[in-house]
Amino acid sequence: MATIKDIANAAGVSLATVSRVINNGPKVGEATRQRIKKIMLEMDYRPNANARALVTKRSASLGVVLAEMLDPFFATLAHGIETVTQERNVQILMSSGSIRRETELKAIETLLEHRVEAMVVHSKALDDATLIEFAREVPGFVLINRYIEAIGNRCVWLDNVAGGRLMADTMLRQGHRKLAVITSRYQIDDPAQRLQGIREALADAGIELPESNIEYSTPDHAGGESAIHNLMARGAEFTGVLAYNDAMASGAMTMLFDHYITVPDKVSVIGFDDVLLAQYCRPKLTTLRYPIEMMAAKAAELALAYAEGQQPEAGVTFKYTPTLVKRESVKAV
Amino acid sequence: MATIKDIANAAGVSLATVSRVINNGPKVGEATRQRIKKIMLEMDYRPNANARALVTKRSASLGVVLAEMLDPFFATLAHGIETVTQERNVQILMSSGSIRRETELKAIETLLEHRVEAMVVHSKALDDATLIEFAREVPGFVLINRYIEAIGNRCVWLDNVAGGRLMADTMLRQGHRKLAVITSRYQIDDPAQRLQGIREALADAGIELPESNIEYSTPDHAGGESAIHNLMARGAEFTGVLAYNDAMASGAMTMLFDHYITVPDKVSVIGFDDVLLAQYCRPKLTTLRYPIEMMAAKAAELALAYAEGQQPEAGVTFKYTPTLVKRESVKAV
DNA sequence: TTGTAAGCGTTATCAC
DNA sequence: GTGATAACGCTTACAA
Repeated sequence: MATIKDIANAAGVSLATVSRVINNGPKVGEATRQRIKKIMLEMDYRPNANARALVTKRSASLGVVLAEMLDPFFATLAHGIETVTQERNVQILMSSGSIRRETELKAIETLLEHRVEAMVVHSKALDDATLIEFAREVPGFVLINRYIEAIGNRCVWLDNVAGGRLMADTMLRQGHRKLAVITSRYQIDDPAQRLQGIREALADAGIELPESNIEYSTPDHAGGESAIHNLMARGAEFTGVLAYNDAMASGAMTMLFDHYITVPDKVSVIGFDDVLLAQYCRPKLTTLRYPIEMMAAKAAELALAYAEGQQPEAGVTFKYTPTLVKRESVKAV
Repeated sequence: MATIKDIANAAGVSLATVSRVINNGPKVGEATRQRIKKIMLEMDYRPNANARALVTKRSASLGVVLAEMLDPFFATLAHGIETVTQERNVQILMSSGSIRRETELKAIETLLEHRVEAMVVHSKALDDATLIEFAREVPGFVLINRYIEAIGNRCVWLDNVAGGRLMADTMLRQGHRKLAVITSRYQIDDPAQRLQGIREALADAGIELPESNIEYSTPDHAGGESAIHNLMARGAEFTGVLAYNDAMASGAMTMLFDHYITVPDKVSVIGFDDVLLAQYCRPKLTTLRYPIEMMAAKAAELALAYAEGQQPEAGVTFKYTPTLVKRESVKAV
């Protein structure tokens, strides 16, 4: 592949001049500029980004660490990030952490070896201390979907507790008193926080949530099915189901349907996330909207801004709140 | 950030020795090796991938150009690629072409500037000639979901014509004679090829497919709804619907449901892709499985192998064939 | 087993 | 306006 030197030789000028043309630098005669440009095109020259990064110490690239590629969220999150990188001509280096501590660590390290300027990390497996350490070391380090107080100004996150409250309040407002919760069995923050929010709202209303009305399962369709199955097997009573996410909610509806329990007439169901599925399933799912694309774009902007030297304000954080999307799966009792 | 020189100084050895340790090179005393490793850890040294790529002319990175990030399908594609890159310690640089010629071109060019060794491209907007040119220039250039004869050994693709035939045959075998097709309005290969396959199978069976029983719409849920809506508005008669993808099929079922036409009792519906949605919707969707994850992994392997110097065999190509997944949405008439 | 030094493709600081 | 030339951080013959 042609180098800047080849171009210089072909044009009978020095490296410096070619470099100036490449970077639209000043002080180049219009004639030479055009001539060099033509030659670059002919030899289809492409500047070597590695060489450039080496000397400038800037790479015009953003590292992204996804918790899990298969997550339905992946596409939306990635798209949110890309809206901002594309307009700034920033390249995305992407890895998935596969929700394993070691892999996540490896992903971040590799990105750092590539000297990405900024980094958006969706970490589910790394502990706070490690993340704080990275944040201190890398100016453009931003976390998404996670809040760590010590580095709150590097966090773009969803208020899951408020989300939990909102789910519960929605049911309460429709007169439901006997609720069941089907949530993720994985020991990560989100499910715990949502459950906490639910408990708070119910406590405020003086309503009890028996432990036996909570089922922990895999956070997908099958998990929703088995959760309802188990709940019914043990004779739990409920008129409303609060699901950890839309997939579980949809699984729950499937299983209820199989037991001839119609939604929302006999039982109401509320989901979380508002992924496409929520609009497709029958009845259409009432759920909470998780503005992930907006949040991802925000995270990318933030990461890039910090990388460019903008100082994170102290005491600030980027908290988003889920909102209710009313569809058909919740009905007054 | 510490450089190799800093480490050498701290250890009182030369750059070369440190480099040997980094690369697990031979001929380094065990004592020095351990000492240097310890120092690297202490100074948390990270080799600069750019510098290394510059001198070795190899980057241990794979470029991926997605046609469109938002498609749920592409999470699976990305995951397939990652299964192979992760085990080989290869970094993924990802871009989306947004189905625009200019953007796709830009994405490929940028990846080339980063000197990725290999490249998996899902191009929907670029013409054959351009793609052939890139393939000639870049050894590790592989296309996914597209077949170009001149570079067949660089193509990992699905036999859409066979897919179309299979859809039609499935309906025919169940006794359906009046079929409707709802397909994508975008002028890309896939829908055209599937339609061709459908037409071939019907022609073989001596069955007619009136133009008025074909609807072109957006390839998503809403498109499926409106397609059925239009079909019914113009009084088209059919007992079976062949959809371009699962999203459209699901939209079709929704709209049929709204018209009190039960699936599959009154009308059968078959989809394409077998995304998660197909298992979630009611009735569960009978569809064709698109082995995208396997194909993506294959494409990545191929790209990496070619990049390492393996010679593409002439006359070979990597064609995959969709298979039928029977669920509940197709019934004998 | 270790060190020296050339060079990878750029940019940037000087001179001219 | 243009041209030398010294970095940038690393690998790799070739010496020692």
